[in-house]
Amino acid sequence: MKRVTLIDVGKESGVSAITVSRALRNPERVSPELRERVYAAVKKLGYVPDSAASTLASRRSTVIGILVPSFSNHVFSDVLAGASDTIEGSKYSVQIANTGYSALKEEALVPRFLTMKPAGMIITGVDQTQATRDMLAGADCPVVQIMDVSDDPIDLIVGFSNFQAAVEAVEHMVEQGFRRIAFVGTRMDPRTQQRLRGYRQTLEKYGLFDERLLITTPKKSSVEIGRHLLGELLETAPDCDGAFCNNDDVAVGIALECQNRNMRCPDDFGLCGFNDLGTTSQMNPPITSVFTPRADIGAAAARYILDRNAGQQPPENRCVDLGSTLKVRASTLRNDRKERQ
Amino acid sequence: MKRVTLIDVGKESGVSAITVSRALRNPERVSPELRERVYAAVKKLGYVPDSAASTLASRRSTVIGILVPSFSNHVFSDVLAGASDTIEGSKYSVQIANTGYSALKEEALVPRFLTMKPAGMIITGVDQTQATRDMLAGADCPVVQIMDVSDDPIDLIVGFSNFQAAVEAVEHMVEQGFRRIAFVGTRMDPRTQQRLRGYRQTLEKYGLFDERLLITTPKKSSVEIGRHLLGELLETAPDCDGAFCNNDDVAVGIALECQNRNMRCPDDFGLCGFNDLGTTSQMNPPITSVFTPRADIGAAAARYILDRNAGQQPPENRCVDLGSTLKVRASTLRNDRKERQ
DNA sequence: TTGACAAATGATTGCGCAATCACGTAGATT
DNA sequence: AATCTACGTGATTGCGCAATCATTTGTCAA
Repeated sequence: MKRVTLIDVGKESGVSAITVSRALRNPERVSPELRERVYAAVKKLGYVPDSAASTLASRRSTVIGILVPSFSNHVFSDVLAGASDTIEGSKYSVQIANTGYSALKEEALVPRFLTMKPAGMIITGVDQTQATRDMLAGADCPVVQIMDVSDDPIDLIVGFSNFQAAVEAVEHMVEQGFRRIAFVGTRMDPRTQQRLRGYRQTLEKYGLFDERLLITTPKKSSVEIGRHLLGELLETAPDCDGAFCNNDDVAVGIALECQNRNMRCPDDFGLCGFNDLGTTSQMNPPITSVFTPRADIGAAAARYILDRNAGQQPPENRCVDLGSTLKVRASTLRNDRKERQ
Repeated sequence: MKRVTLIDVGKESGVSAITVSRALRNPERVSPELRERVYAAVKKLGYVPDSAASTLASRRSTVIGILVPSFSNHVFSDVLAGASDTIEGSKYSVQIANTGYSALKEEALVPRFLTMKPAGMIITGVDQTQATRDMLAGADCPVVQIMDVSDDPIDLIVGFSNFQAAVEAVEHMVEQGFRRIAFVGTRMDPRTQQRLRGYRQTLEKYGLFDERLLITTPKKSSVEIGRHLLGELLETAPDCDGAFCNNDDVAVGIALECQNRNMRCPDDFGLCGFNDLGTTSQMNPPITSVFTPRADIGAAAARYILDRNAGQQPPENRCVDLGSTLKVRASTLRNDRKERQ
């Protein structure tokens, strides 16, 4: 498998190598008939450009770097899928790393990405270390933070307000008559902390906040941990009448544990998940959850990078809030059951 | 941010650039004191190697390419996590693309990966097109197929027998007294087809196979589709007394739909999932599922690539069967309920 | 007719590194 | 003492492409 170079293509089509390069990168700069000849030669010889050489010469690669905290969290798989679908068909490709929810690991990863002169970077959240922020700000490529909103993005931020999402959910639960609403939180990453703030502020507004209703763990979320945490919650606060969970897995676990304990939902216990990953809507009863536009966020972030690389100017507003949507379902509907679905 | 090159580091430490290169790539080839001097200079100047230049000069990059059919399928997130964890800390990085379960898309993706002279390739399954196989076989890097077994791998294959896994599961269900066992299949990718073969062969062995018990859809698996497919199944074959599902999501959906229809599990209906993604074990009743060592497969594939690049020879046996484990739970236990868990 | 200018193509150079070969020195071997 | 060898280091070169500048040809206005 001998490597076919621009020179070979040039010989085949009777022009110089540099003209071939132009024909491929700026087709409008060469005459139409030459363009066709070059394309034919490329096809005939099976020429594929050497990305390393191209990167070295132009100081710009076609790699888009994506940093997510975890691969196994469905939320981020959806982000990746959205970004990947948007990039597909373009000349760009994605390189991915996970930070394991560690800002320091992230700080080590960023320079590794930057040395390959990426065409863009997508990074989760706003809680980078100052060093990471500085590196990214100094990087000569578009940088998109995702999954949150901020007044002070590095370049662009695409996401939704975790705080606001929590406020809406908890407001809804209060409105439906729940008074002893727990916060069940796993992992406790920065975005979960935002949700906790929204929860707390809302309950405080109604004078319903109680420290004993906070059940948190640094462990990753899962159905199993959800079951376990309900047990813990009921020991700490037996009079608890509902829970706002930072994740759907946990909510599903709690729902299953409710079944086990013969607690009826929503009559004995109201339940709200987060992210609306799909299973919640299928449970018996269906579980209320905050839908987050994960795939759209990934797609919008990728789109921005593509556009910037195509010469487009950044928008005036550097914070794209895609919002979240409270999906109200039976697990929190005590009043007006008729009107809602 | 001026780029720091090997020359700069050389000046700082009083040697030539090439010696610095050697000190970094083959530390044992330079004298210890020089090594320390170079390391100090690297640190002082903040030198980071240029991967494009390195790739161009050595015709070998540090990128490991991974092709999976889908990001949103949990199975592949786990594979990625396993591979990523193994690679972490090494000089390698992962570049990922999804093929959308299309062999043709895969065929288009492979040359794109190969042009960057990857340090290794991980690709899902054995059903590549001949062109893809040829490209990979001709590629000058280790290639690992995953998630299946084969007598004729391109280079190495790491996985388990989907056929055998299905045989074990269905044998178990027959042994537990189920006689009208359905196969509920989504997506119907090649590995699901293997499972279908195992299912079919086992039932035929007992004279229990019936076309009407096959319920399949090209749609992707989800809890929702599981619910739906149970309805479909019960219309086609009302006397059906159990189901072997190609995926846990589907099994969970069926379990929830059973609750809805007041069908008791396992008394009225036996249920077995596939992959054992975590939720199955938490359901009421817990659902039997075939555990597949996804993270281990990703890790083993990455490990092989690392080892080969470190000069290690390939093993004699080119097929690494990591096996699967049937997790027997209440959803299929009709007999001997005491003995098992 | 001339000059000015634009469009199309070519020549040269260098991106930063590693492969290859060359060289020098010190100690070992005969 | 002459030769050999191992080891540590340096010089040269080229990987394949794109930035930059240079050249040619054609077009049109004055």
